[in-house]
Amino acid sequence: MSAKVVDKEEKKDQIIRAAVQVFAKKGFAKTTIHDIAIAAAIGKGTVYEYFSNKEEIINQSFRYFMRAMELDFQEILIQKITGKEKLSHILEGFSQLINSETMDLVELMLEFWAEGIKTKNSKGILMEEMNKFYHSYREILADVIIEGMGDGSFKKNINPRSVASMIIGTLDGIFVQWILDKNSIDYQEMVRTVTFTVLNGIAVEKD
Amino acid sequence: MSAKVVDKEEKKDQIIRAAVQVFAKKGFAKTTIHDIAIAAAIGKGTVYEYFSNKEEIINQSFRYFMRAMELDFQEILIQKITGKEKLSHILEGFSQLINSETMDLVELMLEFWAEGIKTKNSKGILMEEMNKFYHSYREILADVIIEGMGDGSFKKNINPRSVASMIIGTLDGIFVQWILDKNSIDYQEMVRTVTFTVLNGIAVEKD
Amino acid sequence: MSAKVVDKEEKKDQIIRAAVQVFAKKGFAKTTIHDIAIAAAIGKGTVYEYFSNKEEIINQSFRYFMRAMELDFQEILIQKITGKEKLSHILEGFSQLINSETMDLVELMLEFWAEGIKTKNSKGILMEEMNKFYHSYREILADVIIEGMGDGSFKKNINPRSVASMIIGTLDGIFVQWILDKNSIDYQEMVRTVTFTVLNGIAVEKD
Amino acid sequence: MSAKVVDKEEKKDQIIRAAVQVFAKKGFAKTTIHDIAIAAAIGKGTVYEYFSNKEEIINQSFRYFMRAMELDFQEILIQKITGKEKLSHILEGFSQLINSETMDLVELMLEFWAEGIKTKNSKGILMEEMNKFYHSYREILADVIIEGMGDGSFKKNINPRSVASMIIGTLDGIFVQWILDKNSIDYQEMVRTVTFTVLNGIAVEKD
DNA sequence: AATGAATGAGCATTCATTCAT
DNA sequence: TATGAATGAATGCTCATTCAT
Repeated sequence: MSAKVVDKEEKKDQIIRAAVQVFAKKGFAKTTIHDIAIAAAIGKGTVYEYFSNKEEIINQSFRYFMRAMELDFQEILIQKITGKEKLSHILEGFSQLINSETMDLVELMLEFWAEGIKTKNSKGILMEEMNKFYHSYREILADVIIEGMGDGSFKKNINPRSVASMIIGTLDGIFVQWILDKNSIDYQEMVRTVTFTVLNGIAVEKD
Repeated sequence: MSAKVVDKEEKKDQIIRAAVQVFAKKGFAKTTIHDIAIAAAIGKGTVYEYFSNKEEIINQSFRYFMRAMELDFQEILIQKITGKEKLSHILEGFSQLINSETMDLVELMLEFWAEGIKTKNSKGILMEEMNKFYHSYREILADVIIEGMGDGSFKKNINPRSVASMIIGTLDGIFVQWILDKNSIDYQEMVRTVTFTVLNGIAVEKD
Repeated sequence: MSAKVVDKEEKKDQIIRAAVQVFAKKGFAKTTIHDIAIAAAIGKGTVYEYFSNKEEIINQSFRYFMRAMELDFQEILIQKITGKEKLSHILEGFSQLINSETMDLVELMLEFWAEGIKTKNSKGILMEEMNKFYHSYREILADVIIEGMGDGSFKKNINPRSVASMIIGTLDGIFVQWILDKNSIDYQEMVRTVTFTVLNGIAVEKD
Repeated sequence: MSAKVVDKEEKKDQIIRAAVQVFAKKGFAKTTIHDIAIAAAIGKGTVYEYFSNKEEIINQSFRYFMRAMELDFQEILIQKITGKEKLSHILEGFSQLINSETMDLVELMLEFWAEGIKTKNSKGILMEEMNKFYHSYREILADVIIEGMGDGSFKKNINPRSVASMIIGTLDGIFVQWILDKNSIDYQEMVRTVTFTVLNGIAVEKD
């Protein structure tokens, strides 16, 4: 019996993975259940054995997206280095998002944003999840910044939460610009600029 | 000899304004021509007297959006102040976007992004327009930064284009966060943080 | 006042001429009132000043078509030659339909046929007109055949009406084949074959 | 494991049969998919499970039409009789088209003609099919005529292809006249007249 | 459990017709 | 009288969802 449960979960995942691929390429609105079924190599009707409707697939896709996007900073966080160095390492981590096999996934982000906004007035499970996602990143960054403020590597007169938000926003923003116009934007160079500017901007001037 | 006289351009604008409202609320995909017609208080068929299809409405909406978003920095740019001060003033300008009557419009931005990305491989008039839009902002900011580098207010070892891109990305990014979660984000405070951090980040350290 | 009436008629004709051109090219169903208005170089609304609806334009177009198609056999008919010779001359006349400026018009014929059939169960003004048209040709041909039977050039054991019908049908039929596949069919050669065969078929064998 | 089982081909045929009925009554342009669905006693969407669009239904209808119209002359062709007798038998065969249950179908012919003409400049699968259809009949008749020329029953100075075309055109033409005005035209009598005239027209005069 | 055939609500778009100017 | 702006009914087509097998 429990074996069956595992099967079900595994198959759900399989469908989600397929869905995510299609969503990334065509967007939510233009993705049909049929597309997903094809991608998952199952029957159209079978999709409905695992998800009650399209919206649920979208919602669950975000969970999957989150898991895949989840950068593991644990290693960095536990190191015995200054907050500034930690932040620097974390930012470097982001620059790797682009070339990984998650490339498809990241194009989904905008979809989630747009979808999230449009459903923000409804029950909005999606919104809640998204906010949780951003929130956790903000917290990690804020903690690192606070740590840096504590160890003297960052200015004391900054609001760590705001700076954390800013950093995340910046990364999102340049990411979008890069997607929109890959020719004009060199993502790696941009991340470097961000790292340089932000660290400089909040670091205590060493003289 | 002549039929009903209307200011075609004015009416087009009226429809666009209506469309923009609906697009902002429901997204492109879920907005029907009927919705737009209702919002514009005209018949469904009338919409097609002014636009040949939905896509054209979307494209023209972006033009409208651009015009509305177009911040007039002329005044700032011609002032006899340092590049750093100019940049500071420009950033302040952005913080006003939120409270204006263009509020609806800005929620459109994500839609444009998402739409732009999905059509990025086609001929995509929209993409072209969007890139033009971003490009012009980047240029303005880059010029100001170059000016600042010249007048000694900014570091010499920065890439003005990259910094300009970063600033725009940052503003976009925090804007999205704010839209997604107005409770957690204080936009004005965020802009202040950005201004502070970025200016500090690229400014020559005064001692 | 009567001048005005003439004007009205003239303008009606102008519209019909325009309509006929468009009908020939696009068929009734795919021709819009707008098309006709453009072709007639007038406003769309103006069309309705002269015709109460599209159907009426179609009906009146047939009248125009008839007039244009009306081959004047008077000259042939009054000649002092045998019925066989008359029929021969008449058939020659048909072979000229193709190269004349009425070419456009003849492509209309099928449209009228199809339209006639579809409306044959309704009041069908069109059908009535079409039958009148065919009837008159049949009568002319039948008269000539009867004349030929009288003057000894045609067999006595033929039904002149049936032969007349057959001739008209034959000309229609090869005409359609020619339109459908101009490469495979040589219209002039076909008319010659028809003339040869039919005349031979009903002529008294001279030995 | 498997879903509802249907004979896709059979159902396609069922839809085509329904479509043909409606097309015959209303013409292509005025027939809606809804009409066809009703006639086939299925849902509108189901039609699209079997045909990708209206045009395809029209095209496939022609195939169906052809199959139904296909007169089997094999039996006649292999008989050991003169070409003249064969041709005579073939022509008799045509006179039976009218009273069969294919009556509906034949009213379609004009539709196909008109449609074929209007699409004659496009790639037009329909045109191709139609030409193939006519071509095959022309070939059969031409062969019989050639045979007749060989066995001395037909004149040597005729062009068998032209005569074949003429015969087909004649049958088509009288057929249209009959459809247009069933009261004035006696189809059987017409076919008899055609048979008589044509055979006489091309036969070697026996003395 | 898995499937895909069936379905109709829904949408973009067209166009004949009306009517204010 | 002439016009074309306005309109909504009508239509081809899509697709999420249901359900018989």
